[in-house]
Amino acid sequence: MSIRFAILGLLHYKNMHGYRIKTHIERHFGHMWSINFGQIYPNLKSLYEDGLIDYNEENVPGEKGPSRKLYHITDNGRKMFQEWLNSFPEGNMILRDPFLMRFIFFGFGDRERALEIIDEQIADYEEQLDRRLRYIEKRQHQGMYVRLISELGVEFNQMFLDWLKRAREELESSTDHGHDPEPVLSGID
Amino acid sequence: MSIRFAILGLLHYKNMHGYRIKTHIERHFGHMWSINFGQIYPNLKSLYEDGLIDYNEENVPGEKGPSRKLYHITDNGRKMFQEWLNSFPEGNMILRDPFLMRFIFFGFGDRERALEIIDEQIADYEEQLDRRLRYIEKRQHQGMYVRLISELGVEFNQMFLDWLKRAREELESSTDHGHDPEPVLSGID
DNA sequence: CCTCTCATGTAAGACGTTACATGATTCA
DNA sequence: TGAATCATGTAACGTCTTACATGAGAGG
Repeated sequence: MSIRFAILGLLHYKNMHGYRIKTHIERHFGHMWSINFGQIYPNLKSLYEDGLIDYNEENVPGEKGPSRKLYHITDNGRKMFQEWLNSFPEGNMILRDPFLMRFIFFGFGDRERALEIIDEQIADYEEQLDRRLRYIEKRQHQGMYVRLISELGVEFNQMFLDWLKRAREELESSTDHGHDPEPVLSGID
Repeated sequence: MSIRFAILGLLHYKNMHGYRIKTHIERHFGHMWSINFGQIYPNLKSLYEDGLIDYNEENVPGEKGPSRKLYHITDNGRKMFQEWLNSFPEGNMILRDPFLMRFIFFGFGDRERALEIIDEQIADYEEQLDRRLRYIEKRQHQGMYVRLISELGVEFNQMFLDWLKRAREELESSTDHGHDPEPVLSGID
């Protein structure tokens, strides 16, 4: 549902066609968000059918590529968008991560292998942090809200990296040198 | 897919039936994770069909309630689980939040309303932080991994709260006292 | 008797991802 | 000519959520 509103929001900045919406999101939020055509085109279609957006089929002669639909938001679309924007968020934050899912159970696995996997995570998030810092530097002239979102991305990244490194140290210096299953929650219920 | 492995992992701690798996997750990870019956029972069924878990239909006379299937993990299940645990995480972290989705577009909305919504978030996350801190205090005797996960939850919470409060301050002291659409990304592409 | 908790399950639908199909233009 | 990019779309699949159906036993 909220991709619909993301599209309506982006159309406040400027008129766009589907392909542009994707590249725009990749360029400005790609460091923390992704979207695919499989979501964009069906949503554009239904937004159009609901009268929230409209388009002019245009095939600019100078432009390369096939015909494209340049969408713009309608008055009804703006109204809907405002209602959504003013409503209290309808759900909770979702955070899921295949690494953390494994991490919970590392006590049942091989300690050396766990260290390897953690090291790979550390490398990945260090690279990502670089990307995010470079992004912030490159685009200084953004509005407050988008800038704050980027900063949140950086702070999250730093927090998670610190945690990963601490977890790694604790694991390395733990007395548990065997590979015995650790009955982490036994006796609790 | 990874709920299957979560179930296999939990069955390392002790034998459980479907209902227990849910209450167990709620008790130990409910502050950061949720699962529903619509996922548990079909997955138990398919894990059973794949020979990764097995069960004894038991209806303990003293126990209240209907018959239940006490599942336990099989040797094949352990093998599969080890393979998964040793494999590199097959995807990236997913973080999505209906609040942040709105936040990006607050420049197009009403500033006072934005402050209200941020205040509600702050209250929510302060409450959640309390819950998480209480949880950590109450359960000291956990294994390293589950404890570290709980600590990550707390640190995430604190980081996000700090960010929310900073965002609120910036917004309050911003010179933008009108409600004009802020052309945050205009001129970029 | 009624409600709550325990317990198992199915069905419908929303949502998301991946892959595929098509075709034009640009550039090497 | 062949690959890359631009551009629109559909189909299949997998996952997740919500709602529903069923029923036993405990306690007020």
